[in-house]
Amino acid sequence: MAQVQILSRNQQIVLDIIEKAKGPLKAYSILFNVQKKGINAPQQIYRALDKLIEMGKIHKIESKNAFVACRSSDCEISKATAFSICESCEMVDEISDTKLSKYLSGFNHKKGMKFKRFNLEFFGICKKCKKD
Amino acid sequence: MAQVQILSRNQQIVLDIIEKAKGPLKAYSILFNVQKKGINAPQQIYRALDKLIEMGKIHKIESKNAFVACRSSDCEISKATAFSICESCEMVDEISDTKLSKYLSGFNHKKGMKFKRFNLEFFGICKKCKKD
DNA sequence: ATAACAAACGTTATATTATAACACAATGTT
DNA sequence: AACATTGTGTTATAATATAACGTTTGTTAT
Ligand SMILES: [Zn+2]
Ligand SMILES: [Zn+2]
Ligand SMILES: [Zn+2]
Ligand SMILES: [Zn+2]
Repeated sequence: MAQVQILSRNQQIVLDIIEKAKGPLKAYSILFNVQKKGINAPQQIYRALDKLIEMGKIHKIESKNAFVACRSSDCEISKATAFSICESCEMVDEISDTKLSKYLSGFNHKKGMKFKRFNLEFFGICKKCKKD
Repeated sequence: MAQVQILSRNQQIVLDIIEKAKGPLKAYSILFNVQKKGINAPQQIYRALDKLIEMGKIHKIESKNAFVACRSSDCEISKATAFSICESCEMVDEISDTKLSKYLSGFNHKKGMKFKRFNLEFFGICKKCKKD
């Protein structure tokens, strides 16, 4: 039974912006977008981002220092994330593939290290950009 | 027949430092380490890093904004990289697993995007840290 | 060898991303 | 009430990365 997460004011504001966005958003671009709502400082953004990531509501695209809303219900609270990234238009798509996720979650390092979490980023040119 | 890459002076200096290091190095820590050799500006470091990455001599650990030397001869010039990262001691180990690499290189997005490159980062606690 | 080009260099300045530190308010627990 | 926990607002600063400019060095072609 999934507990409904109650978000704080700032967390909700930041999440709303990220969910409405078509692509990944950078922290400072979020900041500029919420200054009309009384949020003035980077700290306020980064604090909200940190919590939203913990909750699995958003993910950080490490190669871009940008943030996207989680669209897949089964990504196990950010323990197993995979993205497809277009190097031309910057589009990011969360990959929700049970086989891939299981394969990687079960992968064990030869040197005996047990993994708790992984992040996978694929790069290429998306269909839309190929046409151009 | 693998062409022997000739590195420029700055590229060689930066690569030497990264190869000697036990773990991932940050750009500015490299900079501080080479100031005695007459390199004074971040640009000089970042330019060398960019070229070394292109050549596949080093890799960037995106989640840490840090750089490691490539230890695996078959990582296809940074087209297919995988790392194991200890969240306690920050150790990074390049994963060289043919099956994993083949599996991911052959992975195709449902939405028809063809991938050219991927980067995978696993996180956990390494053997050494578990003992403590 | 010399002209033309490309790659690397050095330098200054600036942009971008992220955290430290402190005081206060709201909320929940014992 | 006392206490811990979480969130807030604010100022300042740290850490990461790039822009722009002119010079130097190395390579290639004639
Ligand atoms: Zn997700
Ligand atoms: Zn695209
Ligand atoms: Zn490698
Ligand atoms: Zn460790």
